Amino acid sequence: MTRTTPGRPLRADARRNYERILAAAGTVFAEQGADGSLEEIARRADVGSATLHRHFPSRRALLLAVFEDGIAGLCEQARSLARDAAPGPALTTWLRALATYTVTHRGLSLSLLPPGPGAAVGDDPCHVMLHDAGAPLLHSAQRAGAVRSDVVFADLLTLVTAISLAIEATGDPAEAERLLTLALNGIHVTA
Amino acid sequence: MTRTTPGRPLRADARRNYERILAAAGTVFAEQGADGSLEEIARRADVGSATLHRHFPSRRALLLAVFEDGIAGLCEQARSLARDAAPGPALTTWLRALATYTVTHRGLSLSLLPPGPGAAVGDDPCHVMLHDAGAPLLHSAQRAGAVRSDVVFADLLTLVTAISLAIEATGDPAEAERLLTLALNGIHVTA
DNA sequence: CAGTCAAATGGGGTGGTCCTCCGGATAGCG
DNA sequence: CGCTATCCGGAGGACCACCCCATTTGACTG
Repeated sequence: MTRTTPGRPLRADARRNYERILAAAGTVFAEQGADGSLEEIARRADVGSATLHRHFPSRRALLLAVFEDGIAGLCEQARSLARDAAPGPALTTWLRALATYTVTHRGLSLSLLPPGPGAAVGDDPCHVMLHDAGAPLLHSAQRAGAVRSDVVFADLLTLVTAISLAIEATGDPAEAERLLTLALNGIHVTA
Repeated sequence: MTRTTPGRPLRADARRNYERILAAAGTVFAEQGADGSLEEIARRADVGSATLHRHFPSRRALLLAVFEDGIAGLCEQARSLARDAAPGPALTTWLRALATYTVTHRGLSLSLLPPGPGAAVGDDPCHVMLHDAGAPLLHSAQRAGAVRSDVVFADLLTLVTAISLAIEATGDPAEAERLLTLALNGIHVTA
């Protein structure tokens, strides 16, 4: 794990700093949320702020790099659920896992939201990964008749993210469970 | 309308500045979202930044003041729906109106979220107003058997707010409609 | 083992933010 | 008209994101 990949061929010291920054960012984001101070991150990583900005041109880039491993794990879980579980439960189990992860990792929900107004769906790798892993779960649940056919994967991602975002602001994880249950209830076929 | 009420007895110049700030804040928040620059607001209101901070001790206070009128309107609408419409539709109609309003008023959704981790439910007047107006709609829908009995008003508020928050980030209002439909679908009795 | 050079660094500067202090202006009263 | 509590806003402190560029350093070559 933690095989976080920089852009490409990096000098040894550069790679060392890259990973220091990543580690520091992890703790700072956990402590202060997604808008923690970048300067503070650089300070804790014992690195000049210019170095941080060179490695991660935007706050978003840093956030994505920090959570890359976790996302990959969720994708793996999605694939194993697709193999081993019944279509309906597989989807809801995974969405719950996704929600749990985002709720317990401050700052992640913000970075899971689409980048900006004009951005296309597949713009950032993080979305693509989640989509590729999660969409099959949705589709087989729909084929099995467990989920409304007008639901799109992006809906689910945004819904889970939205709830996490709200919970992150209120600070009450128990509430996340209630809301997710309601929301998931809504995607099912009501026939 | 726009009878936005300051704390209480204010000197004429103070009231003038108060309203200038409110107006400027309205446009800046609309343009830049809830984290628009307070300094910029003061600048546009042609007022020293100290004056802004004296009238509105926190960003949140300013946001609430800006949207106070709109909230009041929504509350009024809730009461009239409670009188004139059938229990089930009254609730969903109102929630849709609430969503529409929050989605079209950047910055509002953030201020509708509970203030912080430790804050009690009735901490700020804005929540109290919405609760008092909206909760009756929920309760009669539940009494009529249209909505699950384990749903609480705070759930609905957070759900709508969460969706608006996410939409605000993505910038795609059409998506709000989809998500709200799913979420509202989830609150109904499926028995 | 040196010598070379592109790659990488980080101190310091710029321009922005939020927020507070306090000397000065003024509205509204008698 | 003059007095005073109220209100104002410039200046300044603490912080931040982001960039420039002189300096250092890793890695490759002879």
